[in-house]
Formats: sequence, C-alpha cells, structure tokens
Amino acid sequence: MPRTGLAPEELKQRAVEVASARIKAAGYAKLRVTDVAAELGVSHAALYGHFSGKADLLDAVVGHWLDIARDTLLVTVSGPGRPEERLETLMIERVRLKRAAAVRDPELYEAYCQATDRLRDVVQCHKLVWRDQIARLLAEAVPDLNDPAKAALLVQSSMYGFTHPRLVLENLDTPGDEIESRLRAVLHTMIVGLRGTR
Amino acid sequence: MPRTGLAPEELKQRAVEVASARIKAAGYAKLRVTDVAAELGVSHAALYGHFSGKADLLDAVVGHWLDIARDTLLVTVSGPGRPEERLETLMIERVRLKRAAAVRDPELYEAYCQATDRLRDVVQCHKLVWRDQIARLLAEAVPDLNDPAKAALLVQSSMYGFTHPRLVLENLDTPGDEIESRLRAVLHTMIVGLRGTR
DNA sequence: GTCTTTACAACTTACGAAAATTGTAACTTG
DNA sequence: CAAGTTACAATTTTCGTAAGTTGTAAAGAC
Repeated sequence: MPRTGLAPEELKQRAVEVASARIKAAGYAKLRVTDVAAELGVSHAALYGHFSGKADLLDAVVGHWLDIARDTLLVTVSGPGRPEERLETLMIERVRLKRAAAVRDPELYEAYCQATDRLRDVVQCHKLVWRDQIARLLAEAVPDLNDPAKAALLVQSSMYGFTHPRLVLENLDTPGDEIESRLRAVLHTMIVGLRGTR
Repeated sequence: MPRTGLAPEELKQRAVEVASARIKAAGYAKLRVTDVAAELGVSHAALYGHFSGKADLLDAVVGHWLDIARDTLLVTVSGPGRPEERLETLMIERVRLKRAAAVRDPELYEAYCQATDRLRDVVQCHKLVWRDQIARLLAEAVPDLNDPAKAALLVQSSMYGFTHPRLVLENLDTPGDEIESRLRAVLHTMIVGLRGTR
C-alpha cells in the first residue's frame, strides 16, 4: 500500500480528475504537473511513477473524456430502430456531443484537439472503435456487404468534414440543424452508394 | 501616375509578391507591413492606401495562391475524359496540390490554414467556385439530377476529410496512394448514391 | 522492496521595459 | 487632386532575466 493511501489506479484516476478540473478552470496551456501533484498532496516526481510524462497525463485526461463519450454513444447505438437510423444517430450524436463540449468546456476540448493534431494513440484508438461500430451497423444496414471494414472506413472518411474536432470548431457558427441535415444527406447517399456497389 | 511609378494594381501585385516571398523565407508570423513597404521603397502608410489592413494584405497573398491553384485545376477539369473521371481528377489534384504546397512552402501553407480557420472571405469564395465546378461535373455524370447545387454541396462535404487544409496536414504521414485510393472510393460511392436517389 | 521525497540540470514560461508595429490623420509633393 | 510622407497613439512584439517546470537520479521512509 503506497504512502498516499491510494492504490496506483486510484491515484491515476485522482490525478486525471484533478488535471481535468484544472484544465477546465485555468486553461489547457496552464496545466502544470506540479500543481496537480500539490493538489494530490504528493511531490510532482511521484506522478512520474504513474505517468511517463506530462503528455501521458494529458492523454489520460483526453482518454477519460473519450471513454465517457464512447459510453454515451454506446447507449445510442444499442437503442431501438433500424440499422440505418442507428448509424445516423451515431453520427449525429457524435457531432452534437462535440459541439456541446466545445461550447461548455472549450479548454478541455482544446486538449482533445491537440491530441488529435498530434495523432496521439488515445485518439487513434478511439477512431478504430468508432469505425468498428460503423462496420457493425453497416453490415446490418447493407445486406451482403462485401467488406464491412472497408465500407466503414469510407463512411468514416466521408464524415470527417462534420466530426473532426477542428472542423466541429470551425462549424460552430453554422446552425446545428444545417450541419445535421447535411450530414444526414451525405450519410444516406453513402449508404445508397454502398448498396449500389456491393 | 503615382510617385512610385507603379499603377495601383501594379503596386498591389508587387506587394503581394514581396509579402509571399517574405512569408516563405521568414515565416508567416514574421510578416511585417513595414518590411514589405521598405522593400517596395515606400512608407508603410502608403500600403494602407492599397490594402485596408495587414489582414487584407494576407488575404491577397492567400487569394493569389488560390488563384494559381484554381487555374491549375481548371486545366484539369476542362481536359478529356468522362465527367466522373474529371470530377475524380479535380479532387485528387486538389489534394496533391495541397500536400505538395504543405511540404514545399509550409509557411505560405500556414497563411492559407489561418485564413481557413478564420473563415476569411477569400477562402469561402474559393470554396464556392469549387462547388460550382463540382455541380457542373455532377450534372454531366449523373443525368437527371434534381438539384446539382445540393448534390455538389454533399459531395464537397464528403471530401473535406481529404481536402480541408488542416486535415491535409494531418494526413501528410499517410502515403499519398492510400489517401487517393480512399478518396476515389468515397467519391465513387457518393456518385453511385446520387444516381440511386435522384 | 515499493513508493515516495529531495536535489538538480536543462528547458520553458513569466514579466517588465524597450522597441517595433499597426492604423490613422495631418501635411507634403508633383 | 491623388498619392505619398511624417508624426503619433495605441497596441503588439522583442528581449533579457528571473522564476517556474519537467524529467531524472539518488536518497529516504515505511
């Protein structure tokens, strides 16, 4: 049992919570490992036994947020409705979630954007999970699909204009209805196209 | 005839050329109106008679680059081949052009990215021209298309994952062949989808 | 032995003062 | 009169220096 009284996983979780709160309150650029440590009552060096560096702590913060988002979307995907509807909901909810996050927690959202810009594994892994969800829903929505994984990649790519974190930011001035309407139309066109080329 | 011996349009053009060269050489963030003026042999205040501000000068630099790009693509679009092929070429060349620019002139490319981030008119207008080209080619590739303008907007949106300047940057580590192959597949799927929903 | 602290070097950020830049108005020039 | 310069105020950037941060190794604590 460590001297802090917290198990390693508990300390990591606490560190992520503290870091998240500090980013929200003071800004992404102002996150200091020393501050997080002080708030946890340990020296900053103690945190390096749990995170390989500041970047790793940031990844954990982003990963935590992405996990919550993923769980939210999982509920949506598993809900009732035809496969195409659920696929559409997956995309729409994804955009809504990001738009809301960008407005409510702009600094935490910036952490996410930075992780994306830097092609961090935590974001890349999340993308793969998303693609897997798409593949599963596509396999249902388009019977006899030759290669659901390939199709999912195509659909995902066509969605980046709407869902990429930097583009979500860029589109904040455009009404959500307009974005969603366009997303629906693109998605529908892609699905029809996949049905026509299987 | 102005005291510089240059007509207004000539001076503007010279200023754009000088600014471009300085951005390429010293970086986007280092562009100074005062330096451009000095190199032109005028006071910096004289430039404000031709540009409404530094931002306007930057827009002119980006606009100049976009004009060259547009002319390059115009040749491509007007070339031989079936409409779908030409549409495909329009997209592929667009991505190639940007990838090359990002590698060859990263600072000038950053000027373009900043203009995009800031939703500057010069970039928005360029997007409209591009969409118009798409609409024209789509009208040929998909006979009896109800609304070519709407369809063009959808195709354009599906292409942002590949063509948006920030995403082009993000994709630089991915081989060009892979990007292009995916783009082709998405485009083809969109076209088949449009044919199936007209 | 595990987990932490302390100490430290290399690097980054903060800060204040000075310098430079931007945009504008008044003035000058041809 | 058009087109430029000079002068100026507000703002931004630069720069040197001090303070702070990051990551690591050695030492300490339980």
